[in-house]
Amino acid sequence: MQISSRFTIAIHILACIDTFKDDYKVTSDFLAGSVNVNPVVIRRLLQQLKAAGIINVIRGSGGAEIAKPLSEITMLDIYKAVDSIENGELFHFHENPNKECPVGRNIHNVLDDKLKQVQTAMENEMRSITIQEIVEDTKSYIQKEL
Amino acid sequence: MQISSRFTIAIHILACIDTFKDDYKVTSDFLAGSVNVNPVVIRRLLQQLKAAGIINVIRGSGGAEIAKPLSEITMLDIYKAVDSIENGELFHFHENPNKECPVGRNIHNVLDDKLKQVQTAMENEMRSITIQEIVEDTKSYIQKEL
DNA sequence: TTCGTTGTAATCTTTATTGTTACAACTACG
DNA sequence: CGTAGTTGTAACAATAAAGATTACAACGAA
Repeated sequence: MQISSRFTIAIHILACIDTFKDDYKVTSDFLAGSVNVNPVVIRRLLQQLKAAGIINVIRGSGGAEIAKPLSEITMLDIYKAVDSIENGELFHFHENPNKECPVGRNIHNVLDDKLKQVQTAMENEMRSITIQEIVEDTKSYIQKEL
Repeated sequence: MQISSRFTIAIHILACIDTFKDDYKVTSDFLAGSVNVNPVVIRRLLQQLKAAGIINVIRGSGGAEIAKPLSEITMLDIYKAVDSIENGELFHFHENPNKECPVGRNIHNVLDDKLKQVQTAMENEMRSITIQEIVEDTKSYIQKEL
């Protein structure tokens, strides 16, 4: 299976918040319009991003804003914030290898480290990409349209 | 979501085939016993591994064998053989960003390369781990038990 | 020709994701 | 005040994917 679209939606949300911060009140409805999903889906994501300290959400009057410098928010932060995979494990290990079989009872010993190594390589790459880059790229693509 | 357990099961299968090749006829039932899943699940995986040229499956009399040197089979080969993710894309991109919105119509331009970059980092790490290592580790863990 | 096996279709169950409705709680503002 | 526009969140429906299971034809060796 693939990594949940919550991840790309969350990035989309942050790009919107920054892009439109001066011209619009960026509400869950506004964001839902750009992403093209139900506003409740957006609100749930906003809560997760807020819990991770990435954004502030203004209750009552509405709107969301980014809570810290864009250069200090990485793809990995977002990935973790929105719980893109189950309990932090990228690979779904088959549940009950047979303990009676020599291979079955050792397969975890053999694989766990190697799977972790792969997952870490992926996470390190995510850590190297910041929202700042993403927002800058977005602005430059929008510029090019004019 | 996580990467399908087909991936870890496929590795488990290969470890079994090699470990038991001299002492047992390694059938789908035998493998199903070690992995602890239905034999049909195993047969489907055997077909995928066969299609990728990784194993041969003996029809009629039964059994499976590895088709090429262990050092030439990487985790990435297995990962791709068993279709661990949908149509080769690790990330599920939200389907219909709004083309009326400047961010919505450019989000793919902005993200596609970066997502690919992360996926490639993961795949490169997988390419560096061979079944030979895995089989050797398995044998050494089994040795240690005695 | 019989036996154990593979190859594969069909179907069911389970689980996760995503979508939707509904409504209480909240804040700013007239 | 109280009203309008929001957020926060529960509850539940819809969809989709994974995995389990049953069934059986095709195959090969003895």
